Amino acid sequence: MARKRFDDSKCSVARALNEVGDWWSLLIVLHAMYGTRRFVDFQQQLGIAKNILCDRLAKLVDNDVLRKVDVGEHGSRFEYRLTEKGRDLFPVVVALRQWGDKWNPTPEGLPLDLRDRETSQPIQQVTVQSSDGKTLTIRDVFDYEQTH
Amino acid sequence: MARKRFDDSKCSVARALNEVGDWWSLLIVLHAMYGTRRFVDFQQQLGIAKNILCDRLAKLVDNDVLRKVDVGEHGSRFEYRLTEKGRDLFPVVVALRQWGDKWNPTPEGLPLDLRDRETSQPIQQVTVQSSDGKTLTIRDVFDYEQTH
DNA sequence: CAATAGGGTTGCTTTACGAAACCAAATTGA
DNA sequence: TCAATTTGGTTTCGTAAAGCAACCCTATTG
Repeated sequence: MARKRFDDSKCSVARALNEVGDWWSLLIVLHAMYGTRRFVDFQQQLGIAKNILCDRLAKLVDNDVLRKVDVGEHGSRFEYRLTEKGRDLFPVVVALRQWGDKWNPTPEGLPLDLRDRETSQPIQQVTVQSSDGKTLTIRDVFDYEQTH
Repeated sequence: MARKRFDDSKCSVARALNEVGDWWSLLIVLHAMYGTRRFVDFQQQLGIAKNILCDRLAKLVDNDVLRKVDVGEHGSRFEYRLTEKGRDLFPVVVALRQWGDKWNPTPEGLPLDLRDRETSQPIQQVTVQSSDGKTLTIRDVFDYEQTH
């Protein structure tokens, strides 16, 4: 039987994963955030096969995460730019990157943290916060208990 | 040729996706945060085939996201519990859920937001923040420009 | 002894993926 | 000016992997 799809799942995480939950899509979004816009640049930076890139870009455009913009003089030159929906994945990507840096650091061990370009200060760890700014754990939000 | 793997990628997002970037893994982690611990409960709640669940649980245990705990009197009763590494995915999951709620709301349209159980107040949107607490955009962190 | 939990195995279909061919528009260059 | 090449992207194809269903097996619970 076909792979299960989550388009109509009642779980919004499942629906989100349906759009950006495969191997390549979130990496494409990440590189779009780095500033990449052109097909060939995505291809070279990611080392992805052209047909797969083609497919993923089309799906991301379909899902309104990217926008395909004609930038050619007479057509046939395109750029893929993040929509607001795509830009809204910023916290997801940063949280994932911080998680990867913390738990799977490079063998070289350089932390290479992200910084606020204006102040050159490292950014904060992405956390879940209550309305008054306290950092929340799983226990505070879900009915989750950990008997260590 | 085989699917590309990112174990040794210099990009920590790629390495992270290598561990939790497939269709099922993050949903399993999510349900573990909801409180699910048992094989059959995961299977029924997710509607996942048993061998796939088996495989994913083993990989998550291998990657130290889950811990397999023997809770039987004489063995053969197990629970899968989040490790600290697994619990550390909390901001990722919440950010993804908020993104899904915002951009792919349920047809019924109920926001069904997350709340701090102690105060019953809705939690904040997960954001990327500077060291002094300002919310940062992509532009503030990456060399990203958007010509609208 | 029956039912349930926690898997493992087999068989089959669908998808993901890379390689490479293909193609139209743009550029080069003679 | 007109063939040759490059750029940007799509299509085709063969293979490897993902995925589901169904059956099996052991140990525990009741």
